[in-house]
Amino acid sequence: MAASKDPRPCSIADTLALVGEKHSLLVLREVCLGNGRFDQLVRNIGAPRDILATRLRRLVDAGILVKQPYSERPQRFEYRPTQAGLELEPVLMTLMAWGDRHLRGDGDRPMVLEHSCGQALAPVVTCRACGDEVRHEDLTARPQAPGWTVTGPTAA
Amino acid sequence: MAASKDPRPCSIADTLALVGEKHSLLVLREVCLGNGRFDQLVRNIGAPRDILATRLRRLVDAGILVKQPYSERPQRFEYRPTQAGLELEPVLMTLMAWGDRHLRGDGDRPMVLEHSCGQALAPVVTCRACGDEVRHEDLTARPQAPGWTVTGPTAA
DNA sequence: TACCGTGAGTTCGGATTTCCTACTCACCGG
DNA sequence: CCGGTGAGTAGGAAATCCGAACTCACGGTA
Repeated sequence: MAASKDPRPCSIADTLALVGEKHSLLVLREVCLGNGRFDQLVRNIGAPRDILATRLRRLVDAGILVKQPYSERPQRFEYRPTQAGLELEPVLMTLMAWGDRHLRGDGDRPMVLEHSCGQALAPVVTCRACGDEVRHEDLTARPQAPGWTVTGPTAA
Repeated sequence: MAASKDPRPCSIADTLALVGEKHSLLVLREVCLGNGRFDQLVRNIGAPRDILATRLRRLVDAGILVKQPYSERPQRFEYRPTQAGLELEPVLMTLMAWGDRHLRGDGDRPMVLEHSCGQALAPVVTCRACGDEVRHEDLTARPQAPGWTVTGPTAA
């Protein structure tokens, strides 16, 4: 059997089709950090300039970034996150937390996010409805399209 | 200036180096859903078999998945998430929530995750220390390595 | 026994992407 | 006039990805 031509319909896949290409999420990281200029992005991300240009176009088209002039004469631009872009920050936070936890010995975190409460941020995903921390065992997947089953009873 | 050879040290980048290749997070999605067999993965993800084989090896090496036999004679395997793999689920949840919100008109969500509280899951990222929902403006980035500044005052 | 089907991959050549280096173009400051 | 900066584009080599076909071990069935 070949790779199916119509895989499971899924918002994860759709989102990754927009921001899952190499470097895209790092662009978003820098832009959220306030480093939105082209050469800053090149330096801080380490991506070739041409891919960066391609990624930026795509992210702007998708409404995740906007390209704003910060100086006329000479024309200079800066990329900034839109509201939709900012709403992707939780993805970055959870990725960073995972990397800090699993890829590094403690004490060598390359960056700490400080929350307004004064503590270093440890992000926790909770349920909007009940407020509890979400754990794998507490989830049941309900595919809405026919034919797309899920095998595990405690599926997520 | 060329693409810098030493970009910003960052756990987001490190994590993406492991799970950011094409299809990797979809593998994790299926495995978390309980669909851990090779041909299920091929069908549900829509990736070529050889790439899937490569991704699976990499994810197993990284300790995100384990390859477990579910039948001797004939030998048959199933991939399952490790604890570390399960800890990546928040990334999937936030990606899915974003896609549902921004890429689809309401009412056509391809999958709903039901939380044990009985409601459809709407994931919210909160601060472990104070419990509040984390918002962009409440974060301050503190790079730990020298030279890696952040320009915005309200950087995240 | 012969044959077909399934699970779990591997192999192959070709199509895409990415990468790297260099180049452009517009402007500014001295 | 000269060098530097910001924001890219151009071109070819290198790495990845893709689709289809092939393997191999087994199990069922007729």
